[in-house]
Amino acid sequence: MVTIAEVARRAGVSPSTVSYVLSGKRSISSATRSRVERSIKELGYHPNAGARALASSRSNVVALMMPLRTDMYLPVMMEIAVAVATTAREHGYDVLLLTGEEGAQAVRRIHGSSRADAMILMDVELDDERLPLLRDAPQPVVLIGRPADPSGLICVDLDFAAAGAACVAHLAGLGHREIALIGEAPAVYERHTGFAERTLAGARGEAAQLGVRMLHRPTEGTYEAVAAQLARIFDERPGTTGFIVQNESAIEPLLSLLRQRGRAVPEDVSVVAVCPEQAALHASVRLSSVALPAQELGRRAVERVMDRLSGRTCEQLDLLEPALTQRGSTGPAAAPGS
Amino acid sequence: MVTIAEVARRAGVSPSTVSYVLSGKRSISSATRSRVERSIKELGYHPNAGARALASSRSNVVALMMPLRTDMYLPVMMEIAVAVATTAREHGYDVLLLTGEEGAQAVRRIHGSSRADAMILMDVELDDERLPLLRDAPQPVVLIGRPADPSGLICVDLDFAAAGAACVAHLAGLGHREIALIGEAPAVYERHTGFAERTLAGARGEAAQLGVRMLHRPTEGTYEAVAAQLARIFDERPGTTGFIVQNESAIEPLLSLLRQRGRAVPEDVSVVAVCPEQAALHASVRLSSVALPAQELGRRAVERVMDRLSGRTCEQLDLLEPALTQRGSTGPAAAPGS
DNA sequence: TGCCCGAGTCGAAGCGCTTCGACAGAGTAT
DNA sequence: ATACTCTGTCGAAGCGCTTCGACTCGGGCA
Repeated sequence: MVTIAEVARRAGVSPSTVSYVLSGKRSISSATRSRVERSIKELGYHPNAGARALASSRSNVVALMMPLRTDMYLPVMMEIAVAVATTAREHGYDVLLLTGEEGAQAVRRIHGSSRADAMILMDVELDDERLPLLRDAPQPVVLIGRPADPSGLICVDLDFAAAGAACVAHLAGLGHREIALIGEAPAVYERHTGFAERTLAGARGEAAQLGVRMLHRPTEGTYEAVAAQLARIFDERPGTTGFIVQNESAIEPLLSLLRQRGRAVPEDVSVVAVCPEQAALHASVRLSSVALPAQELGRRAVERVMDRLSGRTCEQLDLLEPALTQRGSTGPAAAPGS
Repeated sequence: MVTIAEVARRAGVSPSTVSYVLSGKRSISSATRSRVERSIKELGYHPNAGARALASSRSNVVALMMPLRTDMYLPVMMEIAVAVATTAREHGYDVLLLTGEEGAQAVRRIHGSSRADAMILMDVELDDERLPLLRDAPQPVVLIGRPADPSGLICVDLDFAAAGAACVAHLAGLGHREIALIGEAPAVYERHTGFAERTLAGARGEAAQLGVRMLHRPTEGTYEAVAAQLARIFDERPGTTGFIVQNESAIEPLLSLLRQRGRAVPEDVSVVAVCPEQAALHASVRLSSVALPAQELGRRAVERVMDRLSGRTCEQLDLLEPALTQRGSTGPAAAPGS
């Protein structure tokens, strides 16, 4: 492995000068700079990460902690992870991938060993066991998602309440008076995952305000489960004409089942989803949807990290405005009684 | 941050003794060992990763490089990544997540900077630009997937050719004489992704051998694209009764379209997929399928890495036997002429 | 009895880098 | 001309750990 000393020797300068060329922390004459840079290029020099971390006590690594459960939204998680990795690289950082499995232990390990300079956590639960640890962490911590009490933490999230409300408002605006929200699996609500509960709350609030009747049905992502829920919904509320879906794997089953029942989308019933753009575009009907901006979330999380690492302050809570795009799956409610 | 010196002082030993307790590289009396261990626990000591890496020239990190394109199989990639991270942890390693974006540059950077001790690459293309670099890498490299020339590289992969053959054999065994393979998007074949081509080759070979006529149709994962391809297939070969699908997002559209055309699965047509178990179980019909063992691939890749890191030799090519599970989507071909 | 050996421990020398203080020399203000 | 200030560079001191050689102390063997 080529070291800074070799680069220095070849350029006829001292190692510290090479270091200053690399870091830009002291001014260097352009003649020296270019000699050093040539030398670096010619030798194919890359600073040793360990030595650098030891000397500067900064590792240039951001740790990314995956959710404890990976039973949902895998593609979304993946997109976020890739966006985090890409954005981090733009800032000269690498990403350490941690699974939630080790829990709080992993947080301690990373902090204790200075393996990373900061930490991003995805999909933290409303009262996650790691929260106290994160609050007085020695390093910047950014959450993607929002716990019950976000005080002392930096959070980046889609405004799911607004997303839920937007869906209801959209349907209500089209004249739908009875709607159903097909949600994530029951387990997701049971473990108090923030985004699911917030969407529901936002939708309920808007429904109450607009005088729309709304049914909430948590649903597993299997075809059978969706079929069962759909049957129950039409049983209980035969007049249901609007659907909100927040469960990527329920989308296609739902569309398929509606077709089978002879309910045309959007003529007879309207469907609006909260899902990644990609999913909305790939469905058998182009879905009106509120986009789940996975990449944007990942990007912003890294940017908040960089803010903190460079001493800048930033918003505690960075809530993305949801954007509802109307496509082919929503339309005016059939005139009542017709 | 607490250092090894503090641990040593508190335990009344020298730093080197603590180090030996930690590494087990020299024998330590059990009395000393337990004093040191208590001291470690009480102080909450974690060895500084940078210092350790510098002194030992081993970082205890495995780099995981994502595919260049993330236009497909996101959930599979994710599963692999999580399995890699989990398995690596079991061996005391962390995982550095790299995107393919930087290409060969990233490979050089990681090797040059000793940021990782080994590297795992996912979904390498048949003649990937990074291959030469990887061949004479200073560190163990393991590929998940298989390039055209795997010499000098360690590869872990599902035996996709066998998987393709198994699908054909399964359908042929049920009496189907005309089958269609609905494949990944054309772009995937164009960039010569190994698994797609191998599946096709395996299927073709088996079809030829068993005297089955087979059509290959690369297909985008949208509903429209699948609809168009299906129309073409039935146009060209109205007698087609068997389908092999190797494109996760085409599955549900296909099933839905067959339903619309009044072709019952599995009474009229049979469908067998190459996809993750999860996808096969969640589809609207329980799919007969060859499982894509994402977790197993990730786990094995890490194990090959550990083999190499500890000086063991291992198979150059670790091909997983495909397993076809018959579920509700395949059945005997209708008697000809009936 | 003397010698050797292994077990258990310590001290010190780095690993490759950053960074601080020092310093030479050129420019600027007096 | 003097006294500064800046700019550009160097040397040396660590950062916290691992590891090598050396040392001590008992026990076993001749």
